[in-house]
Amino acid sequence: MARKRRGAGRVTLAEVAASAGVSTMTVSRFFNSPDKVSPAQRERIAQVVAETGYVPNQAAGGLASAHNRIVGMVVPNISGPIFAPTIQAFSDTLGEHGYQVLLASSYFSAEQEERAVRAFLGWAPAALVVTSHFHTEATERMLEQAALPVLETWDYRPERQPIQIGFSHYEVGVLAAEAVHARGYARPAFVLNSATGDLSALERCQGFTEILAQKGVDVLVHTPAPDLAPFEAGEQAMQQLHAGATPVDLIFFANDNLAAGGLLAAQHAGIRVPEQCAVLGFGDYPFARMLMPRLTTIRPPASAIGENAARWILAVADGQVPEAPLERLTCEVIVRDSL
Amino acid sequence: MARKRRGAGRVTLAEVAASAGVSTMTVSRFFNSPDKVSPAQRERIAQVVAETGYVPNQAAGGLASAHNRIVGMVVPNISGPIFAPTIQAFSDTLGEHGYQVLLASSYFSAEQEERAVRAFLGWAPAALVVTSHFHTEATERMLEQAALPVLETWDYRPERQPIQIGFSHYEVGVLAAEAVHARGYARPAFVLNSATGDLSALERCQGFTEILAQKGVDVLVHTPAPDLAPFEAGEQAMQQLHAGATPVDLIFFANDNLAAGGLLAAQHAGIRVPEQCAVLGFGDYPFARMLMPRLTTIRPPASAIGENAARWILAVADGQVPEAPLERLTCEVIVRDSL
DNA sequence: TTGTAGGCGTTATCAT
DNA sequence: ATGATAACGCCTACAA
Repeated sequence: MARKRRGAGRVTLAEVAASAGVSTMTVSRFFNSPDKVSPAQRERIAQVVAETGYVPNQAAGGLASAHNRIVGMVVPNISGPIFAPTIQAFSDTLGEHGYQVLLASSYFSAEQEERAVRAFLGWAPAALVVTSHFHTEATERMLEQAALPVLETWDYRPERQPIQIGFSHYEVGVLAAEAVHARGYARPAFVLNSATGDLSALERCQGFTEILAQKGVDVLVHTPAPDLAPFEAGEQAMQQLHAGATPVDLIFFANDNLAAGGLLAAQHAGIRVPEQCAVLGFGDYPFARMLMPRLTTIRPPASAIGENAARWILAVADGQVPEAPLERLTCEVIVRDSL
Repeated sequence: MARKRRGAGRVTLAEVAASAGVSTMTVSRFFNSPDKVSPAQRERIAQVVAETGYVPNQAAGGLASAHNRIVGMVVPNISGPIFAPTIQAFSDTLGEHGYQVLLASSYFSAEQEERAVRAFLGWAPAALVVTSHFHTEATERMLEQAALPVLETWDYRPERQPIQIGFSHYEVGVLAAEAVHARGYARPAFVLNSATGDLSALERCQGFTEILAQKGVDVLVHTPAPDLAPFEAGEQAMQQLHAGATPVDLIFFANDNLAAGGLLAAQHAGIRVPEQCAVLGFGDYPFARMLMPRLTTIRPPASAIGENAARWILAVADGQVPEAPLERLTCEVIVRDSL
């Protein structure tokens, strides 16, 4: 094992202190409350720090002070276009304040999330951010025991305890239902996400179908083959929903990836969008406006979620008690050409 | 009041040891080398751990052992479609082995990168991953001094010292030049990235223009207004390159976002793609195949870079000396309809 | 197989 | 304003 022996190489606080002819505490103060160090010492220390390239060891500092400038974030995935802006805003905002972000993906699996949470807990983070409210029991227990701020993002359910920063997926369904009903569509369909475990999509579906049912409109719910790539799932859905004798006249896809597949399949099948079949997406992914026809979709507050979560954590770390423990954000229908 | 100020609340190794009636070392071994603990003790400890929900403190462990299971990664951005697959693969591969990833964005700024590297160094990571070979002097010095494995990704220059996992951007330009020349285009153009600081795009441009110059073909290089959104930059580029008397017959865009803008502008302006003006992108972003016409582009090994970087780090942590310190990967031209 | 002693690099606390 | 000392939670080294 090429394992380093202890303390190999790195400059330490003690060494800086010795070089500067002061105690370790003075150097420590130089970093954490410079105003409590006399200007003369300050200059002397600054010089030694510059010469040696000393960087304080955060792990040691955190151990001693029980205050780690690190937070964990679990998202369903990093590489999709949905959560990326949240991660970006979260990481940037916290980074500006000297905090570091630990990242992990759950792939919509509560078990993977549990593993990630357990791993994060080992770092004694200042806070933990998770996505949605679907956790394993073990996760719930760990989070409770850990006694650290937990933020649930991309969701909003007033009845839940943890801090929430997001929106109601059910309300998104309602929003869509109203837009659809106002335009007089008679045979709408909802296409679920091919990624199994996306329970939030189910909530959108529920809101959509329930409200339309109240208005006397039945929604055809289509479930793609499990774990089909979303684009292909969208294509197949469009084909299948137009194979029968009474084709649908609108499809609300669980996300824009599916919708893009649907749009392309329509083009190939000669189905005119939106005349013959309108298409509504969810996510407002960057490519939505580049498709033909341009995709009408619902835009979630992705960046705002990340930034607000970060600000909440910073406020708490700063000793403040943010006035709004539940933060409800809203989605917006972006009307383009497909609906 | 004997209120604890320091280790508020968390269960510690010592407490677990006391409850199980063993020494702290036995509990430590229970986690790090279970086979060295007798089955009887193992069971006893496992029970206490389960009851208390104890999770080892990684920071303390790292401090004591000088072996942190944490690595830092700096990418230009998280939310774009380019680096996301690299981050995803990197994080997933390391996560499977109990490592955590610290993430930060540089936005193509060497100064931001420097800040991120300095912050990471404070955590004494097992390794550091950066993007490309453009760093400030201070960064280079820090990395040298820190004496930890540094991986440069998304780039490959045989003459450089650090571990590299990526490809030559100049070669990408060569690849494109050959594809373009073989098809007989006479008035090609290159559109640079609107994001200032994307020096790798310049290298692609260089390879493209130099090789075509050798074949007697001049390349018109177009520089978008700085920091214009890429999609709009692409639109403007397409318009401007067709405004003159002698329009170009092919545009190689610095990335697929720009190319998508170009494609749409062409459609609006009635420019037929590829007959009147062919379009070549870079990145093979997920939406490339959803555009009309489907975008011909160059696919970089984004996921492979992340996974290989992770595997390299794991191998080194395991005491192995990977045989290939420089790992050259290749890009591929994905021929669709726009070229 | 198990335990003891000491230290990893930093900060809280209490003196001066 | 500065310093001495004792933690923080864990692991290496060595001993039994």
